[in-house]
Amino acid sequence: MGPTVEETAIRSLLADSGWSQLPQACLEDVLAAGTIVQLAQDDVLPGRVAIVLQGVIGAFRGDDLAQAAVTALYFPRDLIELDDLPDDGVDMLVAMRPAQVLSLPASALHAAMHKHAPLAQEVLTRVKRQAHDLREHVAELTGKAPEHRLASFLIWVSEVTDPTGDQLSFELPMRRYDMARYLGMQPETLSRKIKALLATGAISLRTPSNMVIEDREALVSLARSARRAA
Amino acid sequence: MGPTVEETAIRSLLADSGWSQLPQACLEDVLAAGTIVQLAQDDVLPGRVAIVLQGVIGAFRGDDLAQAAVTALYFPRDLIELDDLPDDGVDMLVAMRPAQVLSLPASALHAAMHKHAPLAQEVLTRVKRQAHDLREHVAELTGKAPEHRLASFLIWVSEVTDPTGDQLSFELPMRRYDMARYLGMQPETLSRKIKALLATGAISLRTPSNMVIEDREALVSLARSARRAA
DNA sequence: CGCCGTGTTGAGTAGACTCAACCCCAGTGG
DNA sequence: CCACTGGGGTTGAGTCTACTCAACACGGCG
Repeated sequence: MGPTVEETAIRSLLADSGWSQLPQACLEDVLAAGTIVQLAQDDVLPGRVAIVLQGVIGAFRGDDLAQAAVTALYFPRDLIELDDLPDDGVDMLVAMRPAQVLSLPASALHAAMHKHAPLAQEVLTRVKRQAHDLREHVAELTGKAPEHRLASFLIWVSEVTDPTGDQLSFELPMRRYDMARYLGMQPETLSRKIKALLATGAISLRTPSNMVIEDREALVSLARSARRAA
Repeated sequence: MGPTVEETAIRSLLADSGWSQLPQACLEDVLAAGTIVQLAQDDVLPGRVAIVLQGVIGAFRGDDLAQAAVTALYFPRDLIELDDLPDDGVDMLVAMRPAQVLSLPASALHAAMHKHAPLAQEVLTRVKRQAHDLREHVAELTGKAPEHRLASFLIWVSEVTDPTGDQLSFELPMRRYDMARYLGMQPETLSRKIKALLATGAISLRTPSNMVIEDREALVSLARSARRAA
């Protein structure tokens, strides 16, 4: 039984990120242990260990999903590793849009890490990187005004959703409501800030969810400015 | 040459957390590779890998230290592991008060992790735990009002600074200014919120930096309430 | 004693929040 | 074919509160 079409697609997806540095046998073990899960929007991810293949997965925190905080975003190729953590039932992984993930039993990942040292190294590097990104996000939340956070977010999304292209046109991978919660503001405020950005000509919208960056320079300089800077 | 007084102290410090699960030889290797560094307040930690022994280390992010964001706090027994990360020169580790750390060369930690599998496991667990705490902090910043964040912070600090005692009386391990930046508010706002808490009788101050929790229940219920909850 | 770092208080403003109404569009069913 | 419906998004008006800037209080130290 040869590799299925899906497996081939996964291999090519993982080929250009850190995963590709791993020995072939290691990747095979991971693929063999995992199952591909299709998620509709707002579906909760079963399990707490996975690799994102398509779409965006959000880490929600709060009793009620409808008004929970969005604390982190996982894009394709990202590793989700939330086992071994105190689970008081308030953390959930939810698909922001229809998504596809490679779900892994925590035990399978641990076994593979034990067997393949490079995999263990890669996992540690990724988790460290995620912690770093979270610190950066905290810095934005505590030190930047809403419009600056928005500009920063748009640049980030444009880079990760279109890593090969010119990064000027891209799809917003989630609802306004979820964007607003991730950015720590109200949906109405987000809407007004987007409107303001449109007015300056820095961005434009082809459709409500398809954005074009017209003036990356302006956006970057907005993203860089701190709250109390002139 | 037997262990110095300091080394004995370190061993007892690490004895009651996850570190104690490690084999003795592993701890010895780490201790041998590290150097104990004394830091005065506002000193920048040289290197990017360390274990906190005394005091609190803050992760700052921003060009200018004076108005950088405080993104994370490291308490005694915590592992600081910031190597391998994109270092654009805007991340710094600073002592919030006079502190003592066991500074390790990144290469030494890597070597020890390679040699001792349990250490590698422990490091991964700790980094995952830190990422989890950061997500929790993000949730607070995006979803809670300043007074709720303050209540939550005080409970947290009381637990980590006095893990053995009754956790009702403790030292605030940093300046108001740094607390405010960590909590995403202005020093003036923080001052007013503390004043408000004092007025309710939930807390009291023996000295400006020595706090007593008078009514933990009230504080906990404050910390739990979300922004838009009644 | 005066200085400096730190923290608090006061007054005024700007900006995010709240609540409500409205728009737009895709899906649905008569 | 078209009214109906509901989710998602935007707009508007008013309120509230955190921010800003300035002055002041306090304690340690030269």
